[in-house]
Amino acid sequence: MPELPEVETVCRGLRKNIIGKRISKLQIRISKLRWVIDKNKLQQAVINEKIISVERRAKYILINLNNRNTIVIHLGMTGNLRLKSQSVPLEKHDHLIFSFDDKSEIRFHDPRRFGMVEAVSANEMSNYSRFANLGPEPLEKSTRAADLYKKSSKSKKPIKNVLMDAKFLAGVGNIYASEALYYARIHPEKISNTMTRKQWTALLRSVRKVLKAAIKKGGTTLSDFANSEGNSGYFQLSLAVYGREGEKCPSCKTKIEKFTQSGRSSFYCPSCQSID
DNA sequence: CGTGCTGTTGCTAG
DNA sequence: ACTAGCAACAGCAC
Repeated sequence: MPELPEVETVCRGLRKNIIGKRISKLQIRISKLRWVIDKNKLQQAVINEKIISVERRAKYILINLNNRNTIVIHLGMTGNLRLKSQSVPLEKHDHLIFSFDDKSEIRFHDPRRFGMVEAVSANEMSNYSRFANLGPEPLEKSTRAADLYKKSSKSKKPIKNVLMDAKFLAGVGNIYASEALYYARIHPEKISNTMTRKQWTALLRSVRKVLKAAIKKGGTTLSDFANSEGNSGYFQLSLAVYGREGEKCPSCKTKIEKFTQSGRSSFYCPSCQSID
């Protein structure tokens, strides 16, 4: 269940567990994911290479190798990476297996196959199309509310759509968009050009607050990464409005409402969140 | 048993 | 510039 905090949690787990290891084997059982994997290219890019570092950009995982190639992974809706011993039997939907010298391996597991795995060379990375139009990272200090205010001041789109637009701000998905708007007391359908500077300050602060809180929760399961059974929905307990249609608003006890917005579910408190 | 609906992402067609 | 549709599967209500 990957949104930015889950992806960040996976990255931290990878850093802790696979940096310095050498990829001895790559098994590709299913290559038709979101995009068809170029098997030869991926094999050649990673075999016998050492893992140097792991980074995150938006919801992409970047595994940097000794030969300056990067394995770019996106988990889509249902993807995850599990570190297991080679002796543990494979499961259904384990599509790629990166094996290491020490008999451990990383398994890319993705029932819906909306994820992607791709090898990108250092040269290709300099103008990699998937990153070319990505907006700023919400957790970076250099990302400022004043800039977001300015950038959205002419948009007639609902604020939630803008918040989720990766070329506006990277990595805010459906769940955390609802959550952040709730904490900022802004209605998801509020038209972006009616946002004040002050509201943008509150909104960016809320985005950071919910993302950081979720990452912190992910941190508690980090030690389990090595024998991860997959997702456990650890953050769901802390959600204020998402998935809580009909429940009481934690603040004012009004019933939380759900509606469909651009094909996605939005949850909000009709009393706390203002459209003006 | 089936049938229909929903879902965390992101690209693309229109 | 915007949105509906879609990729492939699991889980759930009925």
